[in-house]
Formats: sequence, C-alpha cells, structure tokens
Amino acid sequence: MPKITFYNLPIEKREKLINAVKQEFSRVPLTQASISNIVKSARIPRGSFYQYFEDKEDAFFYLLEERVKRNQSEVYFLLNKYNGDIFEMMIAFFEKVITEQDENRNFLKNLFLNMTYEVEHEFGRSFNGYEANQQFIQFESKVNTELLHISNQEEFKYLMKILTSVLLRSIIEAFSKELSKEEAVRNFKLEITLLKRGLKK
Amino acid sequence: MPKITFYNLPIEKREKLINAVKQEFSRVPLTQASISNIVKSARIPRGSFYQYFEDKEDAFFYLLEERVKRNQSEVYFLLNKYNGDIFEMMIAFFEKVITEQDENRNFLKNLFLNMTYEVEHEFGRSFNGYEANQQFIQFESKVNTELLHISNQEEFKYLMKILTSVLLRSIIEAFSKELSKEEAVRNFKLEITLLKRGLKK
DNA sequence: CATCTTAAATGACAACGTGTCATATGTCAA
DNA sequence: TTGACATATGACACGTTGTCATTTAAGATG
Repeated sequence: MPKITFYNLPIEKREKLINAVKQEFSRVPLTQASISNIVKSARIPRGSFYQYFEDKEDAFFYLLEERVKRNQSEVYFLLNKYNGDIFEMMIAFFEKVITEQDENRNFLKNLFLNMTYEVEHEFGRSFNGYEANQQFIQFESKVNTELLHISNQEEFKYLMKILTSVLLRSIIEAFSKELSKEEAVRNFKLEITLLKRGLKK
Repeated sequence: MPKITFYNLPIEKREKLINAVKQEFSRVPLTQASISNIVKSARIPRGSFYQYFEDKEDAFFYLLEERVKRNQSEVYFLLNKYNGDIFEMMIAFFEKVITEQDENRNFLKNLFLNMTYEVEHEFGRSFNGYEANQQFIQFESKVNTELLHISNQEEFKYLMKILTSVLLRSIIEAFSKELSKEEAVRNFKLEITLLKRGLKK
C-alpha cells in the first residue's frame, strides 16, 4: 500500500505522479518497469518516490487496485443489466476489457500477458473477492442462480473459479494474438457455450 | 534456444551447468533469478554463461522445455492408461504435478506462481502443442472423443483450452495456498465434475 | 613438427537500476 | 522565536547485466 505521504500529497502533484506511474506500466510490464523512468517522467527526485511507495510493486498494485474497483462497479452494473445472468455478464465484461483504448489498453495488455499469481488474485477480486465471505455472499445475491446447475454455495464458488479462469485465459489469448474484437468475442462465446452445456456427452 | 557451444559441452560440464541453472530457478522465479548466482554455483566465468545461453530467459526456457517433453510422455502414458478418458488423464496429471518433490517442486512452484503468457504457452504444449496442427491431430487420436460433448474438431480445440485453463488455475491454487494433496485433488475433481455436467441448468 | 585457423574461455568493465541515509527544507503550534 | 515533526532531496554504495579485447585450446594442413 502507498504510504500516508502519498495520500497527503496535493492533488495536482499526486496526479502527476500517478500519470507517470501509469505511463511506465503501460510502456512495459511490471518486471521491466523502472523507477528511474517514473521519477524522470514525474519530475520528482528519486528519494521522493520512496516517500510515497514502498517500491515498484507497491505503485503497480495501487494502480491495479484502482482498476479492480472500477471493474467491480462494472460487474455489478452488467449483472443488473442482464438480470443476474452471469454468462452474459462475463461476455459483456470480456468485450469491455479487450476493447479498451490507448494507455489503458497497454496497461491491461502488460497486465494480462504477465499474470503472476498475485496479480491474478488481485484482479480476480473484480468479480467478488471470494476470499472475503461477506463480499462473496453479496455478489452471489446479485446472480440469478436459478440459471445455474449447482446445488450449494460451495459449487457456486467453484463455478465462479471456472468462469474466471476461462475468462482470464481468453483475454490473455485475445491480447497475445492481437485478435480482432469480433474474433475474440466469437471464441469466448463458443467457450461459454461449451461450458454451459457441459463437456461430457 | 541455447547456443551450439552449449550442446558441444562435455556432458559432465553441461550437467554441472544445468544443475546450477536448475538450482537458481528453484530458489526464485525467473524475474528474480540472477546469472551471477548461476555462474558462481556452476563455477564458470561470467562470460562463459553468455557463450552457452542468450540470457536468463534462454536458460529458463531450456529447462522448461525439458520439462514439457517429460510432460508430453506422461500425458500419452496416462491417456493410454485411462483408455482415452481425458478427464481422468487430467486428474492424474494434476496429482502428479502437485506431489512433485524437492527441487522439482520448487521449480514448478516458481513456475506456476509466475505464469506469464509465454511460460503458459510453452507449458501448454505438454498437452498437445495445439498450434502445430499435426501434433494436435495426433493428440486427438489418442483421446476417446466418444465421451465428449462436441461436434467437430474446432469444439475439441476449445474444450482443450477450457480444460488446460482450469487445470493450470487449480495447480496455481494448490501451490499458492499450500493445499494438501487430498484437498487439492478434491477441489480439482469437483471442478471437473461441474465441467462435465455443464454450468447451466 | 611448425603453422595456421577456427572455436571457446575468460574476466575486467561500462552502463544501469535499486534502496538508503544524512542533510536540508517546510509547517505549525506553543 | 523556537522546537518538534513531516517531508524533500540527491549522492552513494551495492548489485546485476551484457560486452569485448585478449587468451587459450583444438584441430587441420603441409
């Protein structure tokens, strides 16, 4: 987590810093990003960076968390829009992510093509944060479980794991192969179809 | 790919080098590994390392590829053992991976908890190498597709993508949460059950 | 055997990145 | 004005990387 001094920063300066951070993580993935670049681009002395963040990772996860918050709103919005149909929500979310533009797109691309466990875990919170039971229950309540072939909450949890696995993998494929929106969506829909009806005859 | 000089090395020296590489990548994930450690441990001068490998990644992927080759044999063996039942094969493979011991285990753990797209892509070849059509067809021929709810080869390809996604994700979870073998297998089987019967009512 | 040629080995080095720390500066209350 | 605390600053020690000029080794050839 960013240090208190970061939050104490005058908005203007903080924005400048955030932009520099974002720029760097849009340029290259986490492991290749350099603090030197960030401070140069934000025009702050090197020591200051460490006044605000623990290290590179800290800055990265700050950005990621902001993104996850936006995703959570989006997910609730879509769930509502599709009357709790989680499959439709996933498809719409997928489409939203892969059609992101400009800097956001590059950030996401670097993010998805370098999905370490920690990053994935954090990003997965977009859908529920299934570690925190309370949040999960709240999430489940927005889902129309009538549509789902499950018999208890545990199965719902595993169903979510399956869906997020496949979603992430499909996003990664879309980014890595630079698929067109149409092609990517088509592929993902096909996978969802298979998932819905079951893999076994 | 390693350079020719690597393959020209007398076996003994090559083994020493491979062991040093393996040791380093078992200690820490790719991004944290250091060539300095490798050359120190292999007792070769720094310049020599670059005589054999392009860079860190090159050495890492060499090791990974060796692993993938072993996996491919294993997969064919298991497929045969279970009469082409891909679900049973997956479960057995899952169990094999998470119960790996000692250095291999650490190598795999670092591998799975830091699954970039490239690593995943390479590891995925354990199951077919579904980019090369010929290999894929050979793989498919070993699978009993009678058991599967698919109507053409394209659907089989997507089915494989789904299964490998879920498999990888489950392995990652097992490593990250340090699940016992029993617990991990139980979870994975549950997911396979859901996949088989379908997610939609 | 002497010589030439090509392959491989070696380690010093420049370039770069990281995190720290002693010092300077700013702020606010007493 | 002073003291106390928060923040800013940038030089620096340390570690890592990839290169390259120089040696050394291994054959081949006459």
